[in-house]
Amino acid sequence: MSVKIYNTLTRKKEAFQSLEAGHIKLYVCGITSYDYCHIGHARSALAFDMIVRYFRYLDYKVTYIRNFTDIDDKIIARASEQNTSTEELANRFINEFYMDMDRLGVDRPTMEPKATEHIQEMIDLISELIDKDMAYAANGDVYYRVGSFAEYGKLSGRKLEDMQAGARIRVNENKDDPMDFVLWKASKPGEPSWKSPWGAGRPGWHIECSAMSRKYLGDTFDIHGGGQDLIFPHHENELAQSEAASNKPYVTMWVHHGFVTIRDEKMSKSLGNFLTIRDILDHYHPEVLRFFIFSTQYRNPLDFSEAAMQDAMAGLNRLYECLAAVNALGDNCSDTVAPVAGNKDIRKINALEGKFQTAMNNDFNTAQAQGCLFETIKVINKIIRQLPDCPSIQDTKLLQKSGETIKKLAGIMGILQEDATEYLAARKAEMLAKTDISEAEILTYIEQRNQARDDKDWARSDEIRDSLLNKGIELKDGPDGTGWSVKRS
RNA sequence: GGCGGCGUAGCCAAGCGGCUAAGGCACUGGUCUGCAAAACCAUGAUUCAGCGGUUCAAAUCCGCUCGCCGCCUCCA
Repeated sequence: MSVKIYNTLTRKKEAFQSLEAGHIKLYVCGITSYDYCHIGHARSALAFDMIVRYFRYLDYKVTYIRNFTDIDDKIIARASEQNTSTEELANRFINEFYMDMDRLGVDRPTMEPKATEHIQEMIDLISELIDKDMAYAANGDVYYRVGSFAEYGKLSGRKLEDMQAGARIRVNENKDDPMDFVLWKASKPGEPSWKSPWGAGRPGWHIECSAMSRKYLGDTFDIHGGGQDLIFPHHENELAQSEAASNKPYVTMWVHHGFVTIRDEKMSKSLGNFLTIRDILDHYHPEVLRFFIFSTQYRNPLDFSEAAMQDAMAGLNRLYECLAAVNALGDNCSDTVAPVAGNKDIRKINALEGKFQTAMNNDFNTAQAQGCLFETIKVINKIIRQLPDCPSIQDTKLLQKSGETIKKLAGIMGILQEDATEYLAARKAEMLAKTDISEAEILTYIEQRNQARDDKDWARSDEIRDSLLNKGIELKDGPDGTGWSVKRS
């Protein structure tokens, strides 16, 4: 069964087939590095991290290229504000980006080319376009002649006439046509610049991706990804440049993920309503953010809120609780006791991997895939509950094996990768740190309460329990004594 | 104005023409408990924004209406 992917170019889900058998070539637009990254950037990195991991799980070789835009107007402006060079600024935020990515556990792409290290490739590509009369130089700038590419607009579904009618584009007397876009910009005094046949300048934004993808992946490659906001003009222009130069299809599948919103508005730097990755990771475990991001399919908008993060944490905890219970099974099992798991249970547990794949094959439907995980842990929990003190060897083997499968599959989304017991203990400690009470104090209260319970002084016992609850601590009386947890706020 | 997307239980979210409309969070009931909590089990949409249409059959396809969002300028 093949993977179906929604292709922005055709606006349909299509069965994916790699150009080269068993090898996928993927290019994703990375960040412009002039500031800290926000949750939207995290979603992008995570979405493609998941896609790459899933393809690798399916035994594909994946060549994954993600660029850094390290020269552009914003970088120049920001560097000048901060009295530093564009190079220093860009590299600083590339390092910050790596710190965020490492905390999120995002796998590194195969290569991460920087725009400034591929100026020659861009100049070459621009020269080819000029030779074909698809581009023209004017006063040190070079522009792409949009009108000469008959299919211009095919990715974003726009017609040239419509765009011109509603154009909000500044009039630029260097351009033959207002829709033409810049390939090379003459530099102003003091700005970083590179030598070119058209004078000192720097590349336009769109040309970098065309040049770098061609260098590392060839004229035609399998998948090009990015955020939905890049469809127009960035990807439309890239496509126009590349296809005009090569006369070949640029990309088979265009994959665009949805935005992270906050109160249903797009999170963006220009709106100023963004939360940085590190803001979130200071409050939540990276896997909570991953669980949250994968709780909806990558193309849908995802609304960020504290409540949603709390929900995600609760859901992830439930999965970890199950794995912790499986870990706790131990090896003292018997081969004489009848197993608890029935055929139906075994069938359900064994169906997990197939169902998970079906979900993922459907345009990487991680929401559905998470559902498969929960369905399975429901069966596991049921079995564990029925287990005798000395469970049968069949049951323990079944549970341990399914625990391994769950971890393997969840790993595609980058969740459930920690030791379950340690994860839960760490979350508990974090939650405790937010209360005004220490574990020692709690244990003292529990002891006092146990004394009261032994004396059947229920009033005193309940009083202690209520006072702890007021401090956010919930008690749980179990067969092995009294445990405690921090109440969800 | 042009283009695109979305509207499914209290909230989040699958479902892409036909099996009882996944799953999570919350709620409620049960098991457990001195009573609770936690955990586990169970329960919840005769219905998928509204109205029409196509079809033997529609949440799923088509049309219209209403509402929300995004792109058309840098943006993941």
